[in-house]
Amino acid sequence: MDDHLTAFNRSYDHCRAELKFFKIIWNDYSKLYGMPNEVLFNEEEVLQKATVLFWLKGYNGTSMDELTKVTGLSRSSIYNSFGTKYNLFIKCLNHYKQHQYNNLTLCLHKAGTPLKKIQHIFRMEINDLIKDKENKGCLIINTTTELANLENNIAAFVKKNMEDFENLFQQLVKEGQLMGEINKTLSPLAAARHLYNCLVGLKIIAQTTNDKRILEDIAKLSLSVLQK
Amino acid sequence: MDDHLTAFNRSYDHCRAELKFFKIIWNDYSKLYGMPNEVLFNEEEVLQKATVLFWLKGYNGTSMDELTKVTGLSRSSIYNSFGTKYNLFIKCLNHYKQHQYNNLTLCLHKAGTPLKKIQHIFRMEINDLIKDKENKGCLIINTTTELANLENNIAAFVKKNMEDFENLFQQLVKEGQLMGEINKTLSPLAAARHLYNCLVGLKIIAQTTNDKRILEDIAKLSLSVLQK
DNA sequence: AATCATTTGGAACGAACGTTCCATTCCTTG
DNA sequence: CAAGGAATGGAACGTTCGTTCCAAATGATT
Repeated sequence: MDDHLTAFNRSYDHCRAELKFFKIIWNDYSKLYGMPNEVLFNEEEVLQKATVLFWLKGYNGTSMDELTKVTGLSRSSIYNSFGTKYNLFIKCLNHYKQHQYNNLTLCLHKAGTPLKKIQHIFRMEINDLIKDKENKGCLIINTTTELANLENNIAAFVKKNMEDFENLFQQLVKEGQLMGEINKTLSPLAAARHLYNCLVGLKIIAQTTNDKRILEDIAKLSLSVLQK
Repeated sequence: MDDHLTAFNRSYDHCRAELKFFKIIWNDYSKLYGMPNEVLFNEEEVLQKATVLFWLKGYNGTSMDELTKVTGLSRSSIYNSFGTKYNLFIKCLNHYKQHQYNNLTLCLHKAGTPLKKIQHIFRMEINDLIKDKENKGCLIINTTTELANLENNIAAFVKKNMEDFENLFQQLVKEGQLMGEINKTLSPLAAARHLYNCLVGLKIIAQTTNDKRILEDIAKLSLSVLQK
Protein backbone atom coordinates (compact mmCIF):
# COMPACT_ATOMS: atom_id res chain seq x y z
CA MET A 1 0.00 0.00 0.00
CA ASP A 2 1.56 3.27 -1.07
CA ASP A 3 1.23 6.88 0.04
CA HIS A 4 -1.51 7.52 -2.47
CA LEU A 5 -3.63 4.83 -0.89
CA THR A 6 -2.79 6.15 2.56
CA ALA A 7 -3.99 9.60 1.56
CA PHE A 8 -7.13 8.09 0.12
CA ASN A 9 -7.76 6.23 3.34
CA ARG A 10 -7.32 9.40 5.33
CA SER A 11 -9.77 11.37 3.25
CA TYR A 12 -12.16 8.43 3.26
CA ASP A 13 -12.03 8.34 7.05
CA HIS A 14 -12.55 12.06 7.15
CA CYS A 15 -15.57 11.71 4.89
CA ARG A 16 -17.05 8.99 7.10
CA ALA A 17 -16.45 11.07 10.23
CA GLU A 18 -18.20 14.04 8.69
CA LEU A 19 -21.08 11.86 7.57
CA LYS A 20 -21.45 10.51 11.09
CA PHE A 21 -21.41 14.04 12.45
CA PHE A 22 -24.23 15.09 10.16
CA LYS A 23 -26.15 11.98 11.13
CA ILE A 24 -25.94 12.98 14.76
CA ILE A 25 -27.09 16.48 13.92
CA TRP A 26 -29.92 15.04 11.88
CA ASN A 27 -30.77 12.73 14.75
CA ASP A 28 -31.17 15.64 17.14
CA TYR A 29 -33.10 17.61 14.54
CA SER A 30 -35.45 14.75 13.81
CA LYS A 31 -36.03 14.19 17.52
CA LEU A 32 -36.90 17.84 17.87
CA TYR A 33 -39.50 17.55 15.14
CA GLY A 34 -40.69 14.12 16.22
CA MET A 35 -38.86 12.12 13.60
CA PRO A 36 -37.76 8.53 14.27
CA ASN A 37 -34.61 8.01 16.32
CA GLU A 38 -31.50 6.40 14.99
CA VAL A 39 -30.98 2.96 16.48
CA LEU A 40 -27.72 3.16 18.39
CA PHE A 41 -24.95 0.66 17.94
CA ASN A 42 -22.83 -1.10 20.55
CA GLU A 43 -19.39 -0.42 19.09
CA GLU A 44 -17.36 -1.34 22.18
CA GLU A 45 -18.55 -4.92 22.39
CA VAL A 46 -18.11 -5.60 18.69
CA LEU A 47 -14.62 -4.09 18.73
CA GLN A 48 -13.62 -6.34 21.62
CA LYS A 49 -14.68 -9.47 19.74
CA ALA A 50 -13.07 -8.39 16.48
CA THR A 51 -9.89 -7.49 18.34
CA VAL A 52 -9.57 -10.99 19.79
CA LEU A 53 -9.94 -12.52 16.33
CA PHE A 54 -7.30 -10.24 14.74
CA TRP A 55 -5.12 -10.93 17.77
CA LEU A 56 -5.41 -14.70 17.25
CA LYS A 57 -5.12 -14.93 13.47
CA GLY A 58 -3.49 -11.69 12.34
CA TYR A 59 -4.78 -9.16 9.82
CA ASN A 60 -4.27 -11.21 6.67
CA GLY A 61 -5.35 -14.40 8.42
CA THR A 62 -8.74 -12.99 9.42
CA SER A 63 -11.59 -12.89 6.91
CA MET A 64 -14.67 -10.68 6.95
CA ASP A 65 -16.71 -13.87 7.05
CA GLU A 66 -15.13 -14.90 10.35
CA LEU A 67 -15.58 -11.37 11.65
CA THR A 68 -19.31 -11.49 10.98
CA LYS A 69 -19.56 -14.82 12.78
CA VAL A 70 -17.59 -13.75 15.85
CA THR A 71 -19.29 -10.38 16.21
CA GLY A 72 -22.75 -11.64 15.34
CA LEU A 73 -23.13 -8.70 12.97
CA SER A 74 -24.02 -9.07 9.32
CA ARG A 75 -21.71 -7.96 6.56
CA SER A 76 -23.76 -4.85 5.88
CA SER A 77 -23.69 -3.81 9.52
CA ILE A 78 -19.93 -4.08 9.75
CA TYR A 79 -19.38 -2.14 6.54
CA ASN A 80 -21.99 0.36 7.59
CA SER A 81 -20.30 0.96 10.92
CA PHE A 82 -16.61 0.63 10.16
CA GLY A 83 -16.15 1.09 6.43
CA THR A 84 -13.46 -1.36 5.39
CA LYS A 85 -11.66 -4.28 6.96
CA TYR A 86 -8.58 -2.09 7.25
CA ASN A 87 -10.51 0.64 9.08
CA LEU A 88 -11.97 -1.90 11.46
CA PHE A 89 -8.49 -3.25 12.13
CA ILE A 90 -7.14 0.22 12.97
CA LYS A 91 -10.05 0.73 15.37
CA CYS A 92 -9.23 -2.64 16.99
CA LEU A 93 -5.59 -1.66 17.36
CA ASN A 94 -6.55 1.50 19.19
CA HIS A 95 -9.07 -0.39 21.29
CA TYR A 96 -6.37 -2.88 22.27
CA LYS A 97 -3.91 -0.15 23.13
CA GLN A 98 -6.47 1.59 25.30
CA HIS A 99 -7.17 -1.65 27.14
CA GLN A 100 -3.43 -2.20 27.61
CA TYR A 101 -3.01 1.33 28.89
CA ASN A 102 -5.79 0.84 31.44
CA ASN A 103 -4.10 -2.27 32.83
CA LEU A 104 -0.82 -0.41 33.05
CA THR A 105 -2.17 2.55 35.00
CA LEU A 106 -3.81 0.05 37.35
CA CYS A 107 -0.33 -1.39 37.97
CA LEU A 108 1.13 2.02 38.66
CA HIS A 109 -1.46 2.74 41.32
CA LYS A 110 -1.18 -0.62 43.03
CA ALA A 111 2.58 -0.85 43.58
CA GLY A 112 4.65 1.43 45.80
CA THR A 113 8.12 2.61 44.83
CA PRO A 114 9.20 3.17 41.20
CA LEU A 115 11.25 -0.04 41.13
CA LYS A 116 8.34 -1.99 42.59
CA LYS A 117 6.08 -0.48 39.93
CA ILE A 118 8.40 -1.69 37.19
CA GLN A 119 8.56 -5.12 38.75
CA HIS A 120 4.79 -5.16 39.05
CA ILE A 121 4.35 -4.28 35.38
CA PHE A 122 6.50 -7.23 34.38
CA ARG A 123 4.66 -9.52 36.80
CA MET A 124 1.31 -8.49 35.37
CA GLU A 125 2.44 -8.85 31.76
CA ILE A 126 3.78 -12.34 32.45
CA ASN A 127 0.56 -13.31 34.20
CA ASP A 128 -1.53 -12.09 31.28
CA LEU A 129 0.67 -13.91 28.77
CA ILE A 130 0.54 -17.20 30.68
CA LYS A 131 -3.17 -16.92 31.40
CA ASP A 132 -3.91 -16.87 27.67
CA LYS A 133 -4.33 -20.51 26.65
CA GLU A 134 -4.35 -19.58 22.96
CA ASN A 135 -0.83 -18.09 23.12
CA LYS A 136 -1.89 -15.05 21.13
CA GLY A 137 1.01 -13.01 22.46
CA CYS A 138 0.52 -9.27 21.93
CA LEU A 139 -1.60 -7.79 19.15
CA ILE A 140 0.70 -4.82 18.67
CA ILE A 141 3.82 -6.96 18.43
CA ASN A 142 2.07 -9.37 16.08
CA THR A 143 1.04 -6.42 13.94
CA THR A 144 4.59 -5.08 13.97
CA THR A 145 6.00 -8.21 12.39
CA GLU A 146 3.11 -8.61 9.98
CA LEU A 147 2.57 -5.09 8.67
CA ALA A 148 4.94 -2.46 10.09
CA ASN A 149 7.39 -2.81 7.20
CA LEU A 150 4.62 -2.60 4.59
CA GLU A 151 2.22 0.06 5.80
CA ASN A 152 3.11 3.55 6.98
CA ASN A 153 0.10 4.06 9.23
CA ILE A 154 0.85 0.84 11.09
CA ALA A 155 4.54 1.71 11.36
CA ALA A 156 3.67 5.07 12.91
CA PHE A 157 1.23 3.48 15.36
CA VAL A 158 3.77 0.89 16.44
CA LYS A 159 6.53 3.45 16.83
CA LYS A 160 4.26 5.64 18.94
CA ASN A 161 3.48 2.65 21.15
CA MET A 162 7.17 2.01 21.69
CA GLU A 163 7.81 5.63 22.57
CA ASP A 164 4.94 5.65 25.06
CA PHE A 165 6.44 2.65 26.84
CA GLU A 166 9.89 4.25 26.73
CA ASN A 167 8.57 7.44 28.30
CA LEU A 168 6.78 5.56 31.04
CA PHE A 169 9.81 3.44 31.92
CA GLN A 170 12.16 6.41 31.65
CA GLN A 171 10.06 8.38 34.11
CA LEU A 172 10.01 5.47 36.57
CA VAL A 173 13.79 4.96 36.25
CA LYS A 174 14.42 8.64 36.93
CA GLU A 175 12.23 8.56 40.02
CA GLY A 176 13.88 5.38 41.21
CA GLN A 177 17.30 6.96 40.80
CA LEU A 178 16.24 9.96 42.84
CA MET A 179 15.05 7.62 45.58
CA GLY A 180 18.32 5.73 45.43
CA GLU A 181 16.78 2.34 44.63
CA ILE A 182 17.98 2.35 40.99
CA ASN A 183 21.60 2.58 39.87
CA LYS A 184 22.35 6.27 39.24
CA THR A 185 25.05 5.63 36.65
CA LEU A 186 22.45 4.31 34.19
CA SER A 187 21.11 6.46 31.40
CA PRO A 188 17.35 6.56 32.09
CA LEU A 189 16.52 6.41 28.39
CA ALA A 190 18.85 3.50 27.71
CA ALA A 191 17.50 1.66 30.75
CA ALA A 192 13.94 2.33 29.58
CA ARG A 193 14.69 0.96 26.13
CA HIS A 194 16.30 -2.09 27.66
CA LEU A 195 13.19 -2.71 29.74
CA TYR A 196 10.92 -2.33 26.74
CA ASN A 197 13.15 -4.64 24.72
CA CYS A 198 12.89 -7.35 27.36
CA LEU A 199 9.13 -6.93 27.57
CA VAL A 200 8.86 -7.37 23.81
CA GLY A 201 11.01 -10.47 23.95
CA LEU A 202 8.81 -11.97 26.65
CA LYS A 203 5.72 -11.41 24.53
CA ILE A 204 7.31 -13.42 21.72
CA ILE A 205 8.71 -16.20 23.88
CA ALA A 206 5.31 -16.60 25.56
CA GLN A 207 4.02 -17.74 22.18
CA THR A 208 6.55 -20.57 22.20
CA THR A 209 6.38 -21.79 25.79
CA ASN A 210 3.78 -22.00 28.54
CA ASP A 211 6.37 -22.28 31.31
CA LYS A 212 5.87 -19.32 33.60
CA ARG A 213 9.21 -19.82 35.38
CA ILE A 214 11.14 -19.29 32.16
CA LEU A 215 9.54 -15.90 31.71
CA GLU A 216 10.04 -15.02 35.37
CA ASP A 217 13.73 -15.97 35.25
CA ILE A 218 14.24 -13.77 32.22
CA ALA A 219 12.42 -10.84 33.80
CA LYS A 220 14.40 -11.21 37.01
CA LEU A 221 17.72 -11.12 35.21
CA SER A 222 16.66 -8.25 32.96
CA LEU A 223 15.54 -6.15 35.90
CA SER A 224 18.73 -6.93 37.82
CA VAL A 225 20.62 -4.34 35.77
CA LEU A 226 18.61 -1.60 37.46
CA GLN A 227 20.13 -2.29 40.84
CA LYS A 228 23.72 -1.59 41.63
CA MET B 1 -5.30 -26.61 10.97
CA ASP B 2 -5.75 -29.59 13.27
CA ASP B 3 -3.72 -32.68 14.05
CA HIS B 4 -5.42 -34.65 11.33
CA LEU B 5 -4.22 -32.19 8.74
CA THR B 6 -0.76 -32.16 10.30
CA ALA B 7 -0.59 -35.93 10.03
CA PHE B 8 -1.74 -35.75 6.45
CA ASN B 9 0.92 -33.19 5.67
CA ARG B 10 3.59 -35.35 7.20
CA SER B 11 2.60 -38.44 5.23
CA TYR B 12 2.29 -36.33 2.10
CA ASP B 13 5.81 -35.02 2.60
CA HIS B 14 7.03 -38.53 3.22
CA CYS B 15 5.42 -39.68 0.01
CA ARG B 16 7.03 -36.87 -1.96
CA ALA B 17 10.42 -37.60 -0.43
CA GLU B 18 10.15 -41.25 -1.34
CA LEU B 19 9.07 -40.39 -4.87
CA LYS B 20 12.06 -38.13 -5.25
CA PHE B 21 14.35 -40.87 -3.98
CA PHE B 22 13.03 -43.32 -6.55
CA LYS B 23 13.43 -40.68 -9.23
CA ILE B 24 17.12 -40.37 -8.38
CA ILE B 25 17.52 -44.14 -8.48
CA TRP B 26 15.69 -44.22 -11.79
CA ASN B 27 17.89 -41.43 -13.06
CA ASP B 28 21.06 -43.41 -12.36
CA TYR B 29 19.48 -46.53 -13.77
CA SER B 30 18.35 -44.84 -16.95
CA LYS B 31 21.76 -43.27 -17.45
CA LEU B 32 23.32 -46.70 -17.15
CA TYR B 33 21.03 -48.06 -19.82
CA GLY B 34 21.17 -44.94 -21.94
CA MET B 35 17.79 -43.52 -21.06
CA PRO B 36 17.07 -39.77 -21.06
CA ASN B 37 18.39 -37.77 -18.13
CA GLU B 38 16.20 -35.91 -15.74
CA VAL B 39 16.57 -32.18 -16.14
CA LEU B 40 17.99 -30.96 -12.86
CA PHE B 41 16.47 -28.14 -10.90
CA ASN B 42 18.21 -25.32 -9.04
CA GLU B 43 16.38 -25.58 -5.74
CA GLU B 44 18.79 -23.43 -3.70
CA GLU B 45 18.37 -20.30 -5.79
CA VAL B 46 14.59 -20.55 -5.95
CA LEU B 47 14.36 -21.15 -2.20
CA GLN B 48 16.43 -18.06 -1.51
CA LYS B 49 14.12 -15.85 -3.58
CA ALA B 50 10.96 -17.36 -2.11
CA THR B 51 12.40 -16.98 1.37
CA VAL B 52 12.93 -13.25 0.93
CA LEU B 53 9.34 -12.81 -0.22
CA PHE B 54 7.88 -14.75 2.73
CA TRP B 55 10.23 -12.82 4.98
CA LEU B 56 8.95 -9.49 3.67
CA LYS B 57 5.22 -10.20 3.46
CA GLY B 58 4.58 -13.17 5.74
CA TYR B 59 2.96 -16.49 4.88
CA ASN B 60 -0.62 -15.26 4.46
CA GLY B 61 0.54 -12.07 2.78
CA THR B 62 2.40 -13.90 0.03
CA SER B 63 0.52 -15.31 -2.96
CA MET B 64 1.59 -18.06 -5.31
CA ASP B 65 1.33 -15.52 -8.11
CA GLU B 66 3.98 -13.33 -6.50
CA LEU B 67 6.09 -16.41 -5.85
CA THR B 68 6.06 -17.34 -9.54
CA LYS B 69 7.08 -13.80 -10.46
CA VAL B 70 9.92 -13.55 -7.95
CA THR B 71 11.32 -17.00 -8.65
CA GLY B 72 10.81 -16.86 -12.41
CA LEU B 73 9.27 -20.33 -12.26
CA SER B 74 5.86 -21.16 -13.62
CA ARG B 75 3.06 -22.40 -11.40
CA SER B 76 3.47 -25.96 -12.59
CA SER B 77 7.18 -25.96 -11.86
CA ILE B 78 6.70 -24.76 -8.30
CA TYR B 79 3.98 -27.29 -7.59
CA ASN B 80 5.99 -29.99 -9.30
CA SER B 81 9.02 -29.25 -7.17
CA PHE B 82 7.58 -28.29 -3.80
CA GLY B 83 4.04 -29.59 -3.65
CA THR B 84 1.99 -26.95 -1.85
CA LYS B 85 2.53 -23.38 -0.73
CA TYR B 86 2.75 -24.65 2.83
CA ASN B 87 5.47 -27.17 1.92
CA LEU B 88 7.43 -24.49 0.10
CA PHE B 89 7.16 -22.27 3.15
CA ILE B 90 8.51 -24.99 5.45
CA LYS B 91 11.44 -25.48 3.06
CA CYS B 92 12.07 -21.73 3.15
CA LEU B 93 12.02 -21.73 6.94
CA ASN B 94 14.65 -24.45 7.04
CA HIS B 95 16.67 -22.69 4.37
CA TYR B 96 16.58 -19.49 6.42
CA LYS B 97 17.59 -21.28 9.59
CA GLN B 98 20.51 -22.94 7.83
CA HIS B 99 21.67 -19.56 6.54
CA GLN B 100 21.33 -18.08 10.04
CA TYR B 101 23.28 -20.99 11.50
CA ASN B 102 26.10 -20.49 9.00
CA ASN B 103 26.45 -16.83 9.97
CA LEU B 104 26.48 -17.81 13.62
CA THR B 105 29.26 -20.37 13.33
CA LEU B 106 31.24 -17.80 11.37
CA CYS B 107 30.91 -15.51 14.39
CA LEU B 108 32.07 -18.22 16.76
CA HIS B 109 35.23 -18.80 14.77
CA LYS B 110 36.08 -15.13 14.36
CA ALA B 111 35.91 -13.92 17.96
CA GLY B 112 38.19 -15.04 20.82
CA THR B 113 36.91 -15.65 24.34
CA PRO B 114 33.35 -16.84 25.10
CA LEU B 115 32.21 -13.39 26.21
CA LYS B 116 33.70 -11.84 23.09
CA LYS B 117 31.87 -14.44 21.01
CA ILE B 118 28.56 -13.49 22.60
CA GLN B 119 29.28 -9.81 22.04
CA HIS B 120 30.21 -10.55 18.46
CA ILE B 121 26.95 -12.42 17.84
CA PHE B 122 24.97 -9.41 19.02
CA ARG B 123 27.10 -7.05 16.94
CA MET B 124 26.55 -9.14 13.83
CA GLU B 125 22.80 -9.47 14.40
CA ILE B 126 22.45 -5.73 14.85
CA ASN B 127 24.49 -5.08 11.72
CA ASP B 128 22.32 -7.44 9.70
CA LEU B 129 19.12 -5.89 11.04
CA ILE B 130 20.23 -2.33 10.29
CA LYS B 131 21.64 -3.24 6.89
CA ASP B 132 18.20 -4.41 5.75
CA LYS B 133 16.48 -1.35 4.27
CA GLU B 134 13.15 -3.20 4.09
CA ASN B 135 13.02 -3.75 7.86
CA LYS B 136 11.98 -7.37 7.40
CA GLY B 137 13.22 -8.29 10.87
CA CYS B 138 13.63 -12.05 11.31
CA LEU B 139 11.67 -14.63 9.34
CA ILE B 140 11.46 -17.03 12.27
CA ILE B 141 10.20 -14.38 14.69
CA ASN B 142 7.71 -13.12 12.11
CA THR B 143 6.51 -16.69 11.65
CA THR B 144 6.21 -17.14 15.41
CA THR B 145 3.75 -14.29 15.76
CA GLU B 146 1.86 -15.19 12.61
CA LEU B 147 1.49 -18.96 12.86
CA ALA B 148 3.03 -20.52 15.99
CA ASN B 149 -0.25 -20.41 17.91
CA LEU B 150 -2.23 -21.88 15.01
CA GLU B 151 -0.05 -24.62 13.55
CA ASN B 152 1.71 -27.39 15.46
CA ASN B 153 4.51 -27.95 12.94
CA ILE B 154 5.43 -24.28 13.05
CA ALA B 155 5.24 -24.21 16.84
CA ALA B 156 7.63 -27.15 17.05
CA PHE B 157 10.04 -25.56 14.57
CA VAL B 158 10.06 -22.28 16.45
CA LYS B 159 10.53 -23.97 19.81
CA LYS B 160 13.44 -25.98 18.44
CA ASN B 161 15.01 -22.79 17.17
CA MET B 162 14.76 -21.22 20.60
CA GLU B 163 16.29 -24.27 22.25
CA ASP B 164 19.17 -24.27 19.79
CA PHE B 165 19.94 -20.68 20.66
CA GLU B 166 19.61 -21.44 24.36
CA ASN B 167 22.05 -24.33 24.11
CA LEU B 168 24.56 -22.25 22.22
CA PHE B 169 24.40 -19.37 24.68
CA GLN B 170 24.40 -21.71 27.67
CA GLN B 171 27.57 -23.40 26.46
CA LEU B 172 29.28 -20.04 25.94
CA VAL B 173 28.21 -18.81 29.38
CA LYS B 174 29.57 -21.95 31.02
CA GLU B 175 32.90 -21.56 29.24
CA GLY B 176 33.04 -17.89 30.17
CA GLN B 177 32.40 -18.73 33.80
CA LEU B 178 35.22 -21.27 33.78
CA MET B 179 37.54 -18.64 32.36
CA GLY B 180 36.38 -16.17 34.99
CA GLU B 181 35.14 -13.52 32.55
CA ILE B 182 31.44 -14.21 33.27
CA ASN B 183 29.78 -13.90 36.68
CA LYS B 184 29.88 -17.38 38.25
CA THR B 185 26.78 -16.84 40.40
CA LEU B 186 24.58 -16.79 37.29
CA SER B 187 22.61 -19.84 36.23
CA PRO B 188 23.95 -20.59 32.73
CA LEU B 189 20.51 -21.59 31.46
CA ALA B 190 18.80 -18.50 32.88
CA ALA B 191 21.53 -16.29 31.45
CA ALA B 192 21.18 -18.00 28.08
CA ARG B 193 17.43 -17.45 28.06
CA HIS B 194 17.94 -13.82 28.98
CA LEU B 195 20.34 -13.40 26.07
CA TYR B 196 17.94 -15.03 23.63
CA ASN B 197 15.12 -12.89 24.95
CA CYS B 198 17.08 -9.71 24.32
CA LEU B 199 18.03 -10.88 20.84
CA VAL B 200 14.39 -11.52 20.02
CA GLY B 201 13.45 -8.07 21.30
CA LEU B 202 16.10 -6.46 19.11
CA LYS B 203 14.71 -8.22 16.05
CA ILE B 204 11.30 -6.70 16.72
CA ILE B 205 12.51 -3.22 17.60
CA ALA B 206 14.61 -3.15 14.44
CA GLN B 207 11.34 -3.24 12.49
CA THR B 208 10.28 -0.02 14.20
CA THR B 209 13.49 2.01 14.12
CA ASN B 210 16.54 2.34 11.90
CA ASP B 211 18.69 3.90 14.63
CA LYS B 212 21.63 1.60 15.19
CA ARG B 213 22.66 3.26 18.45
CA ILE B 214 19.34 2.38 20.08
CA LEU B 215 19.94 -1.30 19.38
CA GLU B 216 23.55 -1.07 20.50
CA ASP B 217 22.59 0.60 23.78
CA ILE B 218 20.08 -2.12 24.49
CA ALA B 219 22.57 -4.88 23.70
CA LYS B 220 25.22 -3.27 25.86
CA LEU B 221 22.92 -3.07 28.86
CA SER B 222 21.60 -6.59 28.32
CA LEU B 223 25.09 -8.05 28.15
CA SER B 224 26.20 -6.12 31.22
CA VAL B 225 24.47 -8.65 33.48
CA LEU B 226 27.05 -11.26 32.45
CA GLN B 227 29.88 -9.41 34.14
CA LYS B 228 30.17 -9.07 37.86
C1' DA C 1 14.10 -38.72 -37.49
C1' DA C 2 11.74 -41.24 -33.65
C1' DT C 3 11.09 -42.25 -28.82
C1' DC C 4 10.81 -41.41 -24.20
C1' DA C 5 10.24 -39.37 -19.40
C1' DT C 6 10.14 -35.12 -17.74
C1' DT C 7 9.56 -30.12 -17.39
C1' DT C 8 7.18 -26.14 -18.64
C1' DG C 9 3.78 -22.26 -19.88
C1' DG C 10 -0.68 -21.04 -19.66
C1' DA C 11 -5.45 -21.84 -19.31
C1' DA C 12 -8.79 -23.19 -16.14
C1' DC C 13 -10.75 -24.92 -11.73
C1' DG C 14 -13.75 -24.20 -7.56
C1' DA C 15 -13.45 -21.77 -3.38
C1' DA C 16 -12.83 -17.80 -0.68
C1' DC C 17 -11.74 -13.10 -0.59
C1' DG C 18 -13.37 -7.94 0.39
C1' DT C 19 -17.06 -5.36 -0.94
C1' DT C 20 -21.68 -3.71 -2.70
C1' DC C 21 -26.43 -3.91 -3.24
C1' DC C 22 -31.34 -4.18 -2.27
C1' DA C 23 -35.52 -5.89 -0.32
C1' DT C 24 -36.94 -6.59 4.26
C1' DT C 25 -37.21 -5.79 9.16
C1' DC C 26 -37.36 -3.02 13.05
C1' DC C 27 -38.45 0.90 15.87
C1' DT C 28 -40.32 5.39 16.77
C1' DT C 29 -43.62 8.75 16.16
C1' DG C 30 -48.08 10.59 14.61
C1' DC D 1 -52.57 1.52 12.11
C1' DA D 2 -49.69 4.12 8.87
C1' DA D 3 -45.38 6.26 7.65
C1' DG D 4 -40.64 7.00 7.59
C1' DG D 5 -35.73 5.98 7.89
C1' DA D 6 -31.87 3.51 9.62
C1' DA D 7 -30.18 -1.18 10.47
C1' DT D 8 -30.19 -5.67 8.82
C1' DG D 9 -29.87 -10.45 6.32
C1' DG D 10 -28.60 -12.50 2.38
C1' DA D 11 -27.69 -12.69 -2.40
C1' DA D 12 -24.46 -11.20 -5.59
C1' DC D 13 -20.50 -8.53 -7.32
C1' DG D 14 -15.79 -8.94 -9.55
C1' DT D 15 -11.11 -10.47 -7.93
C1' DT D 16 -7.85 -13.16 -6.30
C1' DC D 17 -6.70 -17.21 -3.94
C1' DG D 18 -4.27 -22.07 -4.04
C1' DT D 19 -4.32 -25.74 -6.98
C1' DT D 20 -4.88 -28.82 -11.14
C1' DC D 21 -4.59 -30.04 -15.81
C1' DC D 22 -2.96 -30.59 -20.48
C1' DA D 23 -0.70 -29.62 -24.74
C1' DA D 24 3.80 -28.24 -26.11
C1' DA D 25 8.79 -28.02 -25.44
C1' DT D 26 13.12 -30.17 -23.97
C1' DG D 27 17.11 -33.02 -24.35
C1' DA D 28 19.42 -37.37 -24.38
C1' DT D 29 19.36 -41.88 -26.62
C1' DT D 30 18.26 -45.07 -30.44
